[in-house]
Amino acid sequence: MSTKGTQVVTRIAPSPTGLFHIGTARSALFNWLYARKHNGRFVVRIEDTDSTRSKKEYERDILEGLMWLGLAHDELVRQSERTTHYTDALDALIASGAAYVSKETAKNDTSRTVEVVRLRNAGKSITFTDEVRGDISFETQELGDFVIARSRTDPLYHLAVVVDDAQMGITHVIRGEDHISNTPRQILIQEALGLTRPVYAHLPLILAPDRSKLSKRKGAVSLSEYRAQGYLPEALVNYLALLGWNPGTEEEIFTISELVQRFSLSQVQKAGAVFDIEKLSWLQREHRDRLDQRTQFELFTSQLDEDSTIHQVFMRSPAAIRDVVERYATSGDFLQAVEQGEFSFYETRPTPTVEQLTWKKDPTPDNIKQRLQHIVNILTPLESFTQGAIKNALWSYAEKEGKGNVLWPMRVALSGKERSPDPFLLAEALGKEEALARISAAMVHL
RNA sequence: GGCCCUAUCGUCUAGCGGCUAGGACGUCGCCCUCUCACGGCGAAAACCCGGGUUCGAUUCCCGGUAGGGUCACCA
Repeated sequence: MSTKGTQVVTRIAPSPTGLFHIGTARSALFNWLYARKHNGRFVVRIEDTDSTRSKKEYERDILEGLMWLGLAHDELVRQSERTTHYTDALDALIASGAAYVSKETAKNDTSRTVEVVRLRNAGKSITFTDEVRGDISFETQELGDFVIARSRTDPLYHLAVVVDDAQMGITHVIRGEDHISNTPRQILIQEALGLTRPVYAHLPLILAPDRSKLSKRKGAVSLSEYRAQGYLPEALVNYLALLGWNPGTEEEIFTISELVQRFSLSQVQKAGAVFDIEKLSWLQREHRDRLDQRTQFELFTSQLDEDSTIHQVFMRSPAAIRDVVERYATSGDFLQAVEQGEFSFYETRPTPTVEQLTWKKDPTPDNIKQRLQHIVNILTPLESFTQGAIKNALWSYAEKEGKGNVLWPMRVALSGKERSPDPFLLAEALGKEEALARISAAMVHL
């Protein structure tokens, strides 16, 4: 289309009636990407004309979420502060006869009479070109003379949207597919007001695994939930971009600035896309692995109680944190594992049974005891008690005896678990004194 | 139900008349390995159905079916 000469202006228009929804976040992202791509402006418009449902805390959640994702806006407006613009438009519409005041009994309180404003609808057919779907036509006679304001001073959604989009110079309306049926109404109001029509692009919806609309019942829908779980904004941005859009190549990992370079409405998908937490997790790992080690460590330790044993273990053993980072996609996953006792060996000394200490290939208690004793003998004089040094000290012995025969009982003596990090890492993380004490304690029962 | 939108592996998708239908996530197998995890390699897995158009349809058209959205004095 020819937007020659006019600057691209896109917008996200959330209503603060709930926490920042993941679908709204994606619409925001697409609008932001499009604006940045075309050196345009991105505006945030808080649609709070419904004063009874709008809440300041939700507005804050939305704004914080946008900032966290890195979607900075060039302008921020609230519809509640622009009422005169809507009432002016309303007056003009009534004066020109395009709209009229209608005395009716109130919808909710039938004993009361109200004066709503309705648009005089000629009922013609409207066709608009959607950038992702092509031409879409509606017979607007089915809409009737729909209400555009509760009263002469109390404008409704469609009117406010049309007035704002025009006055703010919005060139591209990029929004969810659920708005398709709103478009003919808005075009009708636009035409009655003599305004120019913006370019429309309706994005496919984000679906729950059962292909229905994403809802609280079917998983996390608020951006803040993902944030709390420990997902990186880089991962979310990357994943949201891939839901309903593709670069036309086989690349999948993108930074937000790479997305700006490649984004195009012509590559937007038409069909709804199921939100797949597994793929998000994968992207989370990919982006996390691109962070420097210090940032990764902070990601996984910042939510830990500083006085907890596990926190102290991590402070003295980088290998222990590295292991955790490798194991879990998010800090939330890690915290949950801690709660389930996956890392109980860091908190309390285990008491493994003979059976647990026994490796399937050599189930002889005497041998196990002898080997554990040998391990203690080797480790006792060790100066540097790091994962590498410990492995170095024990390796030739382990190879001679059969690695499983040495490493399995050692690891179980240290962890008390069939599944755990390797014994060298455990020994380092536990510290020399505790590690030797655990191995010695295990021998007592053999 | 009316109107509107949509339809390629389980999922996200590439494809824009002729392809062994490609990639990714997930799944499975093998390797690595004391266990788990990581990593490496490999495999299974899709064109909703029926008519056209065409020498030839996953691709274009029509119909069906299925799914979704929307039908407020909410946004």
